[in-house]
Amino acid sequence: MRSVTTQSERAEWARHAEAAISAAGLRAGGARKAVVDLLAQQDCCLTAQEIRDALVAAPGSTPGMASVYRALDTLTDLHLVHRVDLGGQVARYEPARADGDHHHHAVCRGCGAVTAIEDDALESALHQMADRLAFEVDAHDITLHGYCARCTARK
Amino acid sequence: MRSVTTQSERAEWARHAEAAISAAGLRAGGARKAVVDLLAQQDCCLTAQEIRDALVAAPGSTPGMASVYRALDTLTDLHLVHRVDLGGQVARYEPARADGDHHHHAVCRGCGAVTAIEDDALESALHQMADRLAFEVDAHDITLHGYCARCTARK
DNA sequence: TTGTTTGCAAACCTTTTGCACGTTA
DNA sequence: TAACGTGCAAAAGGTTTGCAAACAA
Repeated sequence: MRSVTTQSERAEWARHAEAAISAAGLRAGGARKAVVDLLAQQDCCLTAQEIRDALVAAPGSTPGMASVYRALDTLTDLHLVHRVDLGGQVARYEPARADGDHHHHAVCRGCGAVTAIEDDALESALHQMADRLAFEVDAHDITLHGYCARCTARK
Repeated sequence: MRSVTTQSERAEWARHAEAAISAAGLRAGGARKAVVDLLAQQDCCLTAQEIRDALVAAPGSTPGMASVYRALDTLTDLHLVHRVDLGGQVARYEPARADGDHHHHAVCRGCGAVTAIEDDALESALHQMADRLAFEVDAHDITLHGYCARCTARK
């Protein structure tokens, strides 16, 4: 288990994503490329609104929300991005590592901060359970709710 | 671990819920009571729409969606109900067992069916992990995605 | 009586869709 | 040039809120 995504892994993801987009017969439009480039820099999940805000703040492009959503849909269909639902009614998106390595999320009830969580024992227990089910599991999400260290101290 | 909720446990939950509502200084209105009575009969989660449809179909009351949502909010605040987000943008709600016993969910990508999942080893791994985090975990959700037995056979 | 609960309608917010225009291969 | 991608505006779907009337304690 690795808790850090390196610079080269990020660049690798962007390259992989653009190759997959091209291989799918899709073209290189500005909005989708901007979304890919922004996601490549992320370790954890962002909302569509956060993605758009970041792109609008950066010089160059001013994609519409629709284009951001369409890009995220396409990337999700290509398994390049994971859509994450942490409660509330806002979806979040994060790059999907090609090697299947992934993490889960802890959401603070105090400040709303989202933290990435990784645990091999948990993954192992999950896979063992999945093997016993009459259900073909191809993905799983785990979300922890509670209070982060800072909000716990402040209570 | 118990995979079945007995009739007496359901009645117990309804009684507990009404006592908690009363203890919180709230009154006994018809819409909220109808929601409590319906949830008491459930083992797994329902959407607000499903709850309202069931209440409208039953004789007696015809609560508005707003009242259903308000009742669910109140019950969630009192920790009598768990709000469950399984992806998509529809929230689901299920009665929270007083003893903390709970289950997780598997969502079929084919038919959308939701199945309850229980596993002690998984819970144990989760708690061990939680103990090591600088994060005070007070709840967790696990969602499996994939294909149910029927949809797997049909593929 | 007093404050809570309810139903309706309108408002909100996120996400999706229709459409005309611009762009890529 | 033909198909795909983009931006804008409108639509859609779920959830929340404002408000006046009904109701419980």
